[in-house]
Amino acid sequence: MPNKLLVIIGGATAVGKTPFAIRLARHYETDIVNADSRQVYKELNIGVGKPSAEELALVPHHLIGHVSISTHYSAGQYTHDALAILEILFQKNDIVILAGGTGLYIKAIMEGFDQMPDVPQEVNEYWTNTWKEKGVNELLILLEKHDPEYFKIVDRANPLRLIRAVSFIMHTGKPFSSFHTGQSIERPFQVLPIALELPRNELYTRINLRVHDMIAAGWMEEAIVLYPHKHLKALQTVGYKELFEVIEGNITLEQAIPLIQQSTRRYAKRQMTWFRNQGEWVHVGASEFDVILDLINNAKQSIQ
RNA sequence: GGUACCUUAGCUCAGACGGUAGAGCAACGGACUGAAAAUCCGUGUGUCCCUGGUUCGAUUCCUGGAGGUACCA
Repeated sequence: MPNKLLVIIGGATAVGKTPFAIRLARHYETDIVNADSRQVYKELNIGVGKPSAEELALVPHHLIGHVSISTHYSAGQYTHDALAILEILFQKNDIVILAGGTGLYIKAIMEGFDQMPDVPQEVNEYWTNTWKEKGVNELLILLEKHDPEYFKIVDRANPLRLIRAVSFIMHTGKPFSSFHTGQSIERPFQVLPIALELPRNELYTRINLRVHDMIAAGWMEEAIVLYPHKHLKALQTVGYKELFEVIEGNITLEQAIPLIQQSTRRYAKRQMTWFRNQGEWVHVGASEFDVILDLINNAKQSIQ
């Protein structure tokens, strides 16, 4: 199916991806696949900007709320799930929309994601504890010894990267780098990656307002329900962290709001860095629907 | 009204026998193949409140002013 087109709608948080994707999907009478690492969880709703029930009813959505926060979900699992659903959707549609702000997830779909053996969670926890107790040095020594190749290129100050590599090596007995092919994979569809953009001050204003809207919509109540699970990786998430501080009495809700706005802005900034520098994104103003229709129509013609 | 202290980066504040200044946070830039809304790295952006004086040279010392804080009235 070479004449299939995956239209990807990326961009920073609060830029307006959700309504945009819905409008596109209705225009082309197709489905939306989520590419947001936090909207995949069924327990996370208000704080992650999940589409409303009304919005979800307008267009069939996939990979939204399909896993629980208690399961270990990752980019690898996401890639697997997304490719499976795309295969099904492309059987009945020539165009499918992929929308979300998680750059790595999208990159994995666009360029491929090397197949690797799973590493059990306990192994990961063991080396996480090693790092907590002894620091990165212990991990660096192991890495240099068992995978000098990766040792050369890894960010040696980044504990998460080191823990991942050492866990993998110690569990599989093979160098982590030996699984990195660095080759792009041919997908059975064409890709049109569009990054929605807004002037920074406009985006920041939207973020600030949206935090207030989320609080008004009952985000605090959602956080209270989730509080017992605050240690889960799914809950290492902008906003929830700050609301848990409120629950613990360390700060007031009034103090938490500017902090949430701030960490959301920083998150948006990291996303903008990603979409600027990772991959060939077409940058389009967030209100330029017609420009995108043209882009899609051109892409359709070129693959026919 | 009087006395004392303060005024330096977006914020909180250091500092220099007089040679145009630096920390934390913020901000900005960047990296990123299984936690990615995570994690990590880099960068000081400045009428040193204003004015006059002393000086080769003043943000630093002195005069006068403005604003602030505290206490006394």
